[in-house]
Amino acid sequence: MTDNKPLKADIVAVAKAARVSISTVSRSFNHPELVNPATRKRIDTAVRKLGYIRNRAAQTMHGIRSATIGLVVPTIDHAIFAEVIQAFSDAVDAQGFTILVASHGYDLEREYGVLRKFMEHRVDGVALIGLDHTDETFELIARQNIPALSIWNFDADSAISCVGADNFAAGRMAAQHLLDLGHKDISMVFPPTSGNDRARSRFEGALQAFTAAGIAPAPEWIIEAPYSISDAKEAVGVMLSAHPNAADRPTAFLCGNDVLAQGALYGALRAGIAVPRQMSIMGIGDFKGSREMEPGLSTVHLPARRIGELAGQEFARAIVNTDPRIFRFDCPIELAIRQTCGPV
Amino acid sequence: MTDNKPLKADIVAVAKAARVSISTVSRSFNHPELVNPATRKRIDTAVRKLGYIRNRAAQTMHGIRSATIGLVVPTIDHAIFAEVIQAFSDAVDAQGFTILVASHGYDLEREYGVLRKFMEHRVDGVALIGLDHTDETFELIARQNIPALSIWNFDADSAISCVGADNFAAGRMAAQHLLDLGHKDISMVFPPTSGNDRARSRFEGALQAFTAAGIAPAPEWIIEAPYSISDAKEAVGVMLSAHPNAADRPTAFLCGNDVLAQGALYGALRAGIAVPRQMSIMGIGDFKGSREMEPGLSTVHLPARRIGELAGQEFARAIVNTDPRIFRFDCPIELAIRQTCGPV
DNA sequence: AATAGTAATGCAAATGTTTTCATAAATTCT
DNA sequence: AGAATTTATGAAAACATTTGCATTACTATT
Repeated sequence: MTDNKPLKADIVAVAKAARVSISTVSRSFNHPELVNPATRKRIDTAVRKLGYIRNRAAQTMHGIRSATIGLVVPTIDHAIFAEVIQAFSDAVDAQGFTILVASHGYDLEREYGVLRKFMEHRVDGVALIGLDHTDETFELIARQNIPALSIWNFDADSAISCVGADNFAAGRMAAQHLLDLGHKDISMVFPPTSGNDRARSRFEGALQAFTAAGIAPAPEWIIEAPYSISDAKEAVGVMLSAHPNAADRPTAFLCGNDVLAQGALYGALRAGIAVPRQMSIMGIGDFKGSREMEPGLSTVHLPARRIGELAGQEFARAIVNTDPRIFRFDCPIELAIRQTCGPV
Repeated sequence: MTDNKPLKADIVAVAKAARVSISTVSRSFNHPELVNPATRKRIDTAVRKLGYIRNRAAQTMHGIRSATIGLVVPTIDHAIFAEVIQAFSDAVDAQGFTILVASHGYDLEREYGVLRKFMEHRVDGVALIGLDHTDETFELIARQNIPALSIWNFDADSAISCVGADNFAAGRMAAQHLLDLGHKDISMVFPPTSGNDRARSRFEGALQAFTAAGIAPAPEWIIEAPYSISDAKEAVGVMLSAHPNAADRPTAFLCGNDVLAQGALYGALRAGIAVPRQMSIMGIGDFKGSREMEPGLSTVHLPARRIGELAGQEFARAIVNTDPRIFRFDCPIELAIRQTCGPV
């Protein structure tokens, strides 16, 4: 007669074992101060003996918060979002929330689908990356009246709360750094910008700086590379080998993010080009490891950890307090001058 | 009289709008073949009009699967688990599951806590990294009789299902490669191995190879570095500057994973040591980007994507079929010889 | 035209909790 | 000692669904 058979361990079983009513058990969990310490102890014992674990699903049905937040990111795969996800997760975790995570691979239609799935699970809020989303997505959020948060890009006119950085300024800052060093022939290595406001803002910011300086980057030097080191390395390698003569090629690469910059750096090194002596490489993002690279990557620091942490804190706070107000935080960026950029 | 006020959109409202009973609405979702196409259409219209979204919480209460899987990882922060999380997520997603994710920062007590939280949410299964867990954790899993899966390390005697690679063999393979190149003075750069069977297995595998070759690594050349590029770079830098004379230092670094190897490489480059001419550096893991580095990192390829994908597929399958059998998959590893290791 | 069979639908119980309200027991006040 | 509070507990309704069973309305079979 072993008692480890799967005897159903619900609140009724606990109540029976502790010889109290169901209500008392429930109370002992949710308002312990209302129940006699002795009774509470009996209940605790029963709980332990039966291995009872509360059923959130049943709680959620009472309009009680599910204590989950849905997080949708383009991809979990690489450095770009890893830090921000981690920080966000830790921050909401500290307030008792658990996150549901899904990626959409930069496909905004899939993002909509994921969001619906999250809502079926009755998440208490949804967090998205960036502010580029389909109309359907915004409608869904509005209609379901669910707290929503955009992480990564700051926009003073955002339709939903946002915590992020000014990517336009980051692009401009990166470009300006190269201009300040005297570069005029600059190649831009960027990811596809459709459905990606972060990349687009950076691109436009950079363009603004160039235009202000009276420079227009040659179209054939604008390289589009997906988010991967190998793609960027490859693309840069191809372009460099097509222009073996230093006079025929740009003096600097401005990359849409540090992953691409890392690829560009490797591509240049591979081609036997000395960085920064013969070629400057500028990133945006300052991901983990960018500082440590050799040579250390010059980039624009976007405070990923800070953004994730602040986003998590504030979002959880807003949910717990059922505070419907839109909030916005602009996290300061700064130039991280290291060793990959030099004067012309 | 706008109708976008938050009128409660539950199944009752839908039933009323479509002028059918609740049961019919429910059936039209779960067993559409049992309801008249015309009725179904009426219901669909009502659903759309009201913006109704099914409530998984209510479903879950009927013993129906929650369609969620809990995934606990040591950290989301960097390259090590990013790929495997992504692949796992995609694979279970394809079968309709959503993942709850949390990290425990290599603290197995916290892991237990996370697991409990997941169970409150009635996840259909829990996936963990590695096979090192507290007794409490294993008891919890056994007692709740919940499908559990270990990802990353393969062990033919595992207490729960596992999908992973043979980390012992990986360690041995990496060590052997250095031995084959004639290295005898080898420094080992490893993360803390307590509570981390992957790292420990690799370490022991390497040790076995060394012992078999009649070599015992000097204790002062065994460096412990947490999982970060900067820590490894720092640690290696310190040790190299303490031994400026090439004769006094190892001829190779064997690193517990590619992140550490990357750090070690940068540390060596920083110290002005040519890799692989003056120093060989061997990694384990073959993370994204290891191939592209300059020089390309020699390492042992662990098929992260494959592991994550297979783990997700098989776990989802087992859950859907309520197949209680333990399954185990050993994903083959292979030596990835690139440019960071050379003969002595 | 009566019978059997089938398709479509509804009723009501069940799921595991929380919470409101009612009640009993114990304590304090006069 | 009786009344007024306070403390501790229980009964039952509510939450949003699913599903077994019952019922109705057809269609096919003889």
